[in-house]
Amino acid sequence: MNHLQKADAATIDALRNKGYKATPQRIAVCRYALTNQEHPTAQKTYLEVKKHHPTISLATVYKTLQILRELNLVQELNLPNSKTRFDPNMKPHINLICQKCGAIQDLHHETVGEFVQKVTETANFAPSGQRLDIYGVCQK
Amino acid sequence: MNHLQKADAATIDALRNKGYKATPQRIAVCRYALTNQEHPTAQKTYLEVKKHHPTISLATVYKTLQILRELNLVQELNLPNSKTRFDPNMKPHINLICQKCGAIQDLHHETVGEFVQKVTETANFAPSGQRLDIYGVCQK
DNA sequence: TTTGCTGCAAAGGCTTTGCACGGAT
DNA sequence: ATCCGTGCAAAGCCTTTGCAGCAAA
Repeated sequence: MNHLQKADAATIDALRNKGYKATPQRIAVCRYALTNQEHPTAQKTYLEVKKHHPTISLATVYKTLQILRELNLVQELNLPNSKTRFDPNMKPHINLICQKCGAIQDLHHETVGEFVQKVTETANFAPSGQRLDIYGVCQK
Repeated sequence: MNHLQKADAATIDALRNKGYKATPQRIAVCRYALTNQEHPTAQKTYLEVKKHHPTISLATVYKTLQILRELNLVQELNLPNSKTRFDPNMKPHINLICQKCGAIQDLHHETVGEFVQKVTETANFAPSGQRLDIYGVCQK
């Protein structure tokens, strides 16, 4: 079993565990959304999946992305003045958002967890998740 | 000149500096949006301003909020599964977002700037702003 | 057979835009 | 007299929903 098949198998399990059927359309959307690192929009996901699955509808893409959110496999990135994008990286990380080219780069840094804990403990706030975006200009 | 009048005077200056007229409607929207700490939505802003300004329209509120963004006096907080809210706090800070009651509390912490600088310097990324949201449950 | 999914079209919700009237300079 | 802003209504855009036909278990 190769890499892709393993990932698909994990997707199928995740869907079935929650009572969802693992249809070809859903597997295709999941494959794209969970492996693409460019934080695609729903529309982009639709267009890409459509290449291999010409009959798929935008509605199905939206529904599947909603399932992925429910399964905690992707998170929505709502951004000002631009479209919502989807991020399959569910570990605590920082999004470096380039205001020139629109790219979003994930940045893992060992101090993120520690930072979140430090700033919340004095505020009497129980953290359960975070979203850390830094705007600026990337190397390009 | 009292506190409120000072704030209004600053608003009027800011508007005129960019060539906008300081109309009563704009001043009213600015007064509410720049002083309210609860990160109101556009709709909430409209309803509140309407109390003292019954003829104002939602369109005018949206237009004024857009001007405030352009003047860098408020920022939009786009949140998943809820309406866009507006934050007059333009200093680097953390938003503590309560998933129970929906409240958003600003948290200033002296390590924010240092944290942003530390994580970006290794990534060859020139930061110009940030948005740090921590989700969880507040004391209530 | 029963249940759930797809894909189309329509509806929804928030935000923006067009435009005529009115106010200010 | 000119310019800009307001407020209404309409349009736009992204996303969700309803539903008939279809596929899978």
